[in-house]
Amino acid sequence: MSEKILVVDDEPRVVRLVSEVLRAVGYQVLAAASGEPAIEMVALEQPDLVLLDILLPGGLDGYEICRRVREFSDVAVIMLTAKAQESDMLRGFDVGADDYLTKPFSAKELVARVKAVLRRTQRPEERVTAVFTCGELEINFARRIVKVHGEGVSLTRTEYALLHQLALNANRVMLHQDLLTKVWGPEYRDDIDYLRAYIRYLRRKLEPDPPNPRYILTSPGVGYMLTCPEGEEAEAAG
Amino acid sequence: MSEKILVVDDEPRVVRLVSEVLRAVGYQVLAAASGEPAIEMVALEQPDLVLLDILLPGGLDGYEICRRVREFSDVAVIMLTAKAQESDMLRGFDVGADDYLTKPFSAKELVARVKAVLRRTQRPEERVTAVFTCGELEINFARRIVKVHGEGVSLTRTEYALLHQLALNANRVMLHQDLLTKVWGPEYRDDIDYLRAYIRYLRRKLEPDPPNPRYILTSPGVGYMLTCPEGEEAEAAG
DNA sequence: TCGTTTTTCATGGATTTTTCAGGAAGTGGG
DNA sequence: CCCACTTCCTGAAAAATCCATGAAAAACGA
Repeated sequence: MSEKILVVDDEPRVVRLVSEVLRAVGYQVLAAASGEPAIEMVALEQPDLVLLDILLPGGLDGYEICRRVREFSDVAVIMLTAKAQESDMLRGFDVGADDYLTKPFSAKELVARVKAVLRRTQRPEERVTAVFTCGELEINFARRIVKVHGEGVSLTRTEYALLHQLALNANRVMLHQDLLTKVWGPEYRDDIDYLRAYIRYLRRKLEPDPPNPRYILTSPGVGYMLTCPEGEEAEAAG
Repeated sequence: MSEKILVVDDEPRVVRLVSEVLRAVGYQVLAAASGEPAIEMVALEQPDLVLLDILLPGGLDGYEICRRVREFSDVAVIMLTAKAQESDMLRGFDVGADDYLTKPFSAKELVARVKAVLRRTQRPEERVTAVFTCGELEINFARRIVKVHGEGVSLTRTEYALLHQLALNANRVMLHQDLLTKVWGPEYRDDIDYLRAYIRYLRRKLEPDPPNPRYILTSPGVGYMLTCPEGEEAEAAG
């Protein structure tokens, strides 16, 4: 699950520093000191992201490496360099880099940008809808408005957060632990009473017949699921 | 083919400038001056990218807008602001921004970063759910839903866990001990009565004729096997 | 402060899991 | 063929767990 990152830099100090930072937040780190081995490693190890210095020993500089890598791989690339000239940066983007970070940079910024780029390249792009419809139930995510029978229903912050999670995973059983983690936070993973209470509140407000729920179904011992007739859940995509 | 970009800024001068630059390189540009209309436009117009100022009039600042937008949309977001503090930038990435650009910036850098982000977000990825099919039996691992004849069947936690194990090793005899170990834990390795009971429950719910099972076969003295006509066990990965 | 929202708890009833015993079917030895 | 032995299927019931619910205390927000 931990993403693999290749650090390409000829200064051992930089490599060590960057590696430590990335490992500390849970990434797996590889390193290369020049162009040829770097390209080889991208091919062999298939990292999820490459941190690429521009000034390197040997025949290949960072730009050339990036261009060559792009010929066979779509791996995410962040240029990491002391060259702060705008023309240098433009050239970096031009050869296909995803981001360009000039030294000196902080560890936090590095991690933030790595995360942002990986989020784009990694995620299987969830199908999110702006308006979710499901029978007589309608959720407008953009406006944070929920309607039943066309009538507005006011939900509290927690109620909405829970319904939101269920809607994002409609027609899929969501485990108790997942719901608790996403709505209340990881430390509430086992406090199932919260979940029960709020499922009850939601049913009271949304279901035509709360004791015999039609939308929010229980999967005993497992979790809850927001059901929706097949294909009827589509609306405006984001 | 031309991507749609929404510019959110309360200074008309900035909006005009940025719009001109983007239009000049072929993008379609929309604009909003504050939070509520911006969110609304993301929902209605579904732009490919949002350029978001942070300091805005009205109740919502750029961070809050980004957070709200992320609740229903995966649109690319670039924060575009005068706030150059590192903490501001980190906050931007934290609420889900793809890039963070501090004013003043050059037209060329803006275009380069917009392009880089769009290159990543535009890629259409098809998402396939992992489904196991076997004759009239269908197991959707992602949804944790089992169907027979297209009809949903509700399984208890243990029933599902057992079926899951059998499906993972379809057309292969699974030893009693292996099943017991994986479903109940290593300490239940020899309590074969659990297994018998649950094989029975599963057959009751899944088999057309439980006493003459067609899916879950017994290997006397050895274990059980979920059978599946050769090659018919379609299993698409996401 | 007051009203709302969130958290906590106890209860009864339903469901699920565990346990047990009877009986059928197959095997191999005498 | 009969018998002892093993393995399996089945039904049933005890034990444990889980859920919906009402209600009230605590925390929160205006």
